[in-house]
Amino acid sequence: MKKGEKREDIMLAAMELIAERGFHGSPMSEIAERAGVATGTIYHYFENRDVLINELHLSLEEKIQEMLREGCSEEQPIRERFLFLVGAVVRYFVANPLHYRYMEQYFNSPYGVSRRRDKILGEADSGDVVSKILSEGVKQGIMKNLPEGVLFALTFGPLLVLMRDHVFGFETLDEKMISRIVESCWDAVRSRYV
Amino acid sequence: MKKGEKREDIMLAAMELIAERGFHGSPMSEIAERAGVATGTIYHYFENRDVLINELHLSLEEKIQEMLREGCSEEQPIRERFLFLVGAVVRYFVANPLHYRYMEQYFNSPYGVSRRRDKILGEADSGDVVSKILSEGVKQGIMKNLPEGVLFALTFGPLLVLMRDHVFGFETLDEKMISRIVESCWDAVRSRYV
Amino acid sequence: MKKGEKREDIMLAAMELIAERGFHGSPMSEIAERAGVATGTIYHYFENRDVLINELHLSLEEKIQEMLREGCSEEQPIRERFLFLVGAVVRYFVANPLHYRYMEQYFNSPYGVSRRRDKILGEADSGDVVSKILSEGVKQGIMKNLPEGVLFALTFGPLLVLMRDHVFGFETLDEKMISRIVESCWDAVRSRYV
Amino acid sequence: MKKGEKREDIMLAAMELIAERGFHGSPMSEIAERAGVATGTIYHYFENRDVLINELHLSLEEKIQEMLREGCSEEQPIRERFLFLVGAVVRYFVANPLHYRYMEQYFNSPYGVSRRRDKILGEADSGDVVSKILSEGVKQGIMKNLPEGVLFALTFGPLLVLMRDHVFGFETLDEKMISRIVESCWDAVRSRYV
DNA sequence: GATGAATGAGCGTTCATTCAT
DNA sequence: CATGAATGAACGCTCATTCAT
Repeated sequence: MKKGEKREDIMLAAMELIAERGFHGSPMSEIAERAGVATGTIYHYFENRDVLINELHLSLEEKIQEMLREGCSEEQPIRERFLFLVGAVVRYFVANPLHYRYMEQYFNSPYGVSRRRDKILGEADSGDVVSKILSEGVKQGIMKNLPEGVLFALTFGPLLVLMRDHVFGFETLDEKMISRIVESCWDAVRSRYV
Repeated sequence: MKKGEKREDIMLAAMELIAERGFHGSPMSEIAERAGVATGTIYHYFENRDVLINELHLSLEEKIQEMLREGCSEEQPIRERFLFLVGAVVRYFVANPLHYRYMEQYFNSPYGVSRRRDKILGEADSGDVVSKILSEGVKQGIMKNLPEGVLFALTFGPLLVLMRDHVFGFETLDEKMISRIVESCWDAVRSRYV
Repeated sequence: MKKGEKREDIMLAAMELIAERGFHGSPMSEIAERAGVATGTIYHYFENRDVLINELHLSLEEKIQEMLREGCSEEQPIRERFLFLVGAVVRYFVANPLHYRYMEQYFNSPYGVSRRRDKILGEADSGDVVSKILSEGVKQGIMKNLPEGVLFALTFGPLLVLMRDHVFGFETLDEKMISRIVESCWDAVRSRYV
Repeated sequence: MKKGEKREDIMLAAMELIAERGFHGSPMSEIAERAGVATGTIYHYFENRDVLINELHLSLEEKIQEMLREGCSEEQPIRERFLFLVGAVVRYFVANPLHYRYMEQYFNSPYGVSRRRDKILGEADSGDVVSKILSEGVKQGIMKNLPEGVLFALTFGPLLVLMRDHVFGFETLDEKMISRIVESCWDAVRSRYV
């Protein structure tokens, strides 16, 4: 077994379990079992439960940010970038429903709340592609002059709900539907008379 | 003490505690203490923890529905009804942050997921004012021709995110801001060329 | 079973176990088992392990102090009181070897150290019969003019060692021997030329 | 690195750690870390934890005995030898508080108890300078005719207590105080009418 | 009905020891 | 020889639930 592979196994096991059953339903003992290691082994790789969960979250966040940065040309007009970006997020989670489930659990927990506070109160995360588009859109007068947090909510709020419905099989998100939804989000943030 | 008053005390205590500290931080013993009853007493009124939590949710949901039904004249045009309704929901939660916190905890837990499944898969809840407006809006061609679940997400998704930011003090929702947000939600669901 | 009896059972079980095997060899689970209760039950009576151990110590200390106060007439001369007192302590522990073992474990542990600091740095414990005799002995010039801590060590230091030997069967402390030892302690603290 | 140097490193690390934090606060992993070796390496030099601890104790004891033997002329009268010896022990521990702390931890643990039993029940340790003085003192009628264990307790019991107070900063042992204490110990063991 | 003492499975975490490299 | 990743039993503690009073 390659080096570092066990660490990955543990993170994967934790992610799956938490996505499926939530934090409360994912004791260290089961994470270990699913990862195929002894309980104590987890503590070689992660100082404690909280650290494991936060690292897991960071790694997922980084993966998504990277995906978004890659496909996002800064030369296109705001609208096209917005549509691409939001669509990409939806498609990512549709393709990786476990990631979505995990993120949802994370943000709705003490972990996520403090993480969120860090982000909002701290300096703007310069690597955050979404922030960039929103602030630029406002500056150019293409988007409504609302606080970034509000624009963010108008953009991703619907997706959170729909993604959840999709993951649980209540709603089917095919390509066509995704396009229409993304367009609707655009309608919510764009300036009305431009 | 009137009959049923103890039952109310328990539900109130549970709601406050769960809103403040989440499910994990709200053991039965503390719920009992805050309600001023013995632990065992809870089990006279509620078969077990899950039942208590679900009943609590139902009662809250009913209260909100009632509030919406009351203020909602069916004679006004769709747009005005939509704006009123969505605004009412926001104002309700801004005025009752504990209810919001509770709802959020609830939906992000095994409880909420199964509840949601019940609702969507089961027969349409005829008392649901929101559903009515959405379906009527589509029928009249004033709203986009999207599945009700999608329209629901476009309407309430942003609110969920903003409410949370508001509750945690990241965003301030004053009257003016609420109006602009509600208008933006309307932009998301309304037909584009009408 | 009478009320409060379980609390006693737990304290007795803890005392015996700790005396026999030390703190490290006395997990809560075994204390519970020996007391004939479930593990969790201990936590109804004692907030946690530390509290149990400290309460146990306090109760033992109180018992000893009481015994000493009872038999100690303040009208006798210092020397007679000293001989009585020190003898009483020895006889108490010879009769209750478990108490001795417990005390020894206690004082040689983080618990005991902080307790000791409390006592020494805090105001003099007015109920402490030993302190009273020592300070009075110095004032009357009957004892050496040494700090109370030193006199205390000269008095009880030998007893600690001997008690341990006795408890482990290395030395036999019969009445005659006890008398001679107590006299020797008196020789250590008394003024030489009085 | 010289042969056997690693062994020394491990023993030194163990001694310091145990003196500072007790047995309980000194896991093998930390001993290894402080010694600059891998955990497993300890097990090349010591069969297991108990063996390490006992060897450590033996080596310390030997060091002290040696120190005492060196400075102790057998030609001086008993009293002078006694004063020198006991003073030397106190000064040694005042100068090496870590050794004292270690010894204290050791004797107050299952390790110490069995070691003590070995010593007392086994053949007399002919190299023990203290024993020699005590038995000679009794033979010459200069000391009280008490069992050696009792004389030992009268001599070293107070020191144990005072040393502890000193180490924790409750009592200050300067030269003058040491002399007076040693004299007092002598008072305890010497024949009264000689 | 109402109580709260009692239960015990389950949790996160530690650490002496082993063993493949 | 030396390493340190891996083990898993054991720990202190929590809490949903039961039941004698």
